[in-house]
Amino acid sequence: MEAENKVTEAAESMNFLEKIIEDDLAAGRVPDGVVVTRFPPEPNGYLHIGHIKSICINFGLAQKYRGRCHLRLDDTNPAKEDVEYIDSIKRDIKWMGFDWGIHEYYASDYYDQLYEIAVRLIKEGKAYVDSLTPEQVKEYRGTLTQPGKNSPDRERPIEENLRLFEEMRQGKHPEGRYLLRAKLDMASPNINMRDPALYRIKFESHPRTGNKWCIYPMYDFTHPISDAIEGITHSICTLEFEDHRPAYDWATSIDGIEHAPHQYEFARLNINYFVMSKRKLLQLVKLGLVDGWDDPRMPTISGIRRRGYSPESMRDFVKRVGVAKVESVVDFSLLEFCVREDLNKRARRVMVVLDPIKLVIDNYPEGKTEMVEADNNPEDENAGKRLVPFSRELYIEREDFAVNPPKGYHRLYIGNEIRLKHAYYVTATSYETDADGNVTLVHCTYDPESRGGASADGRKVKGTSHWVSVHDAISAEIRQYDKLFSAEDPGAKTGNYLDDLNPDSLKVVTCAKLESSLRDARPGEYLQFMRSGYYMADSKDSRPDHLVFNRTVTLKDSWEKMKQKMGLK
RNA sequence: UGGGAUGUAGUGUAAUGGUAACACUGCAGAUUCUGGUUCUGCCUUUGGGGGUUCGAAUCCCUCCAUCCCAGCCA
Repeated sequence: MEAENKVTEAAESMNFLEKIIEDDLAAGRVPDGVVVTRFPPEPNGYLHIGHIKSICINFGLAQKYRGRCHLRLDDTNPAKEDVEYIDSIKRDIKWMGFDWGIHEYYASDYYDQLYEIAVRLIKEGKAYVDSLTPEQVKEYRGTLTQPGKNSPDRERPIEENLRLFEEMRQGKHPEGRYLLRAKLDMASPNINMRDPALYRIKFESHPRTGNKWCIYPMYDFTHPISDAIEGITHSICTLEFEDHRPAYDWATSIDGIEHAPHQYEFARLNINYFVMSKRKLLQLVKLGLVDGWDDPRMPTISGIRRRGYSPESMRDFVKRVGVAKVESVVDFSLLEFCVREDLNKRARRVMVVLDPIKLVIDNYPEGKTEMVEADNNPEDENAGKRLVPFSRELYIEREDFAVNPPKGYHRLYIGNEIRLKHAYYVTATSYETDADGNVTLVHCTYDPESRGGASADGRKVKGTSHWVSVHDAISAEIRQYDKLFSAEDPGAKTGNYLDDLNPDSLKVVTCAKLESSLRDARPGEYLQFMRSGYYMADSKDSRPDHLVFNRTVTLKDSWEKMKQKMGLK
């Protein structure tokens, strides 16, 4: 009940985009009252957590106002784009739980219309074919502080422009020879308005249009017109496009374009200890520093999925981050909080001993195995129970026994009684060590009256350990991931983000002992290894005969601090 | 040094002229068959300076800081 109230309260607080939409709706500025947004990725790479924010905003807004959100692949640069990316983008959006229905569009769908509009602009004297070289174009553009100057071709006769543009389309001119430009204002303080390029020549085969075109429209021309064609009401993008808004408004006000959508900008998502730029992510992959785009340490959606983050937790994260225009850096701990909060409710609890030592119960019958009942999830009464084999010889966590227990240590030590989770109370009696003095085995006795983990006389113990029966244990490879970078802002100090790579971002545990129910673990199932963290079987490498688990996130760990206080570390 | 934007606890986000708040983090404590969860409490905030006003995070002026823009990328 209380949780519901909180949600309601949070929903009452609107972000600036919601305010704009509600104002527009109230003022009747939205045709038929149907809000139409779009998510427009360029298919030139894998989607990452930054895109998750955009996906949630665009699809979320459409959902909230009962409108629709289009998926539009912004495929106007065939040199950089690939179908491989289109497939991954669609898969990732679906995984996030959003659906564009029939509204799957491509900027390339509009090439014919775009071409016609360009021709019309030429006819109206509003666009011209420029023969300046790329270097000259740059030179003529001026600088941030100095105005540009007009190209000598700016006053080229309309007929000649028409002929040249047609020849460009027919492939009669090499790349870079000509450029179709809008005739705006070379002296504009906004560089984007200094006669922006509309079309460039590119002899590049397109994934969808093949070799039909050898001229391709530029973003500033394509995007606003695509929005207009699709009837987008609110075109939402990131802050760096603010300077392009005048160009956007120019394009949507071209004669003959009926519908004039508006562009709004929000701050992109930044998270400390992460790099988000496609260039850097690509470099990490190419240098082999990670195991591909879907490495569980990568901030890509495919990496996040493989690591075991849930889409629900990602949506919650975006909601908590909020939407604003301030450039900000969200704390990684918020992400982890959201993941833990969601997984706590749904992850099946299992017992896994990561760093085992043997525990022998001297007064427990040899050769006997009994099944103890264990909750699958104490947070979910519908999760049911399972039976776990218990016997005389068990594995427990090395950390759960101390020869010289410091004050505050309430795990196993000689003379101390603890509970074996779901099973019995045991009291340590002696231990054995190897030549180096490392504990190899602990002897204990158990209280047969404490079956199920509670004693008949009601006495309490302070510690509870998880365990795995030696005879029934299975093995697996466990990959414990940590931050990929050890600096909040990778590269801030040295200028090279690779200098801040965390050398310990992956630790592989091979000696772990797992309860036998994990034999059937499959990718997609959320697991909690009790007292350790959340884990998921690896979708790439885990096989029935060689199980591999990825650590999604550790449990919140106050034990680490405790250890420091006690001088154990 | 042109243009565009943005400054609210450590972090993120609310409050649009009327008692500055929520979440995360951190720190205490309680509960607990996970040193998890849950619960309670605490810490810390309007970039600076002026002005308008009974009253300013909010309006005005000014200064400062930060981010974005000079692709035939998106």
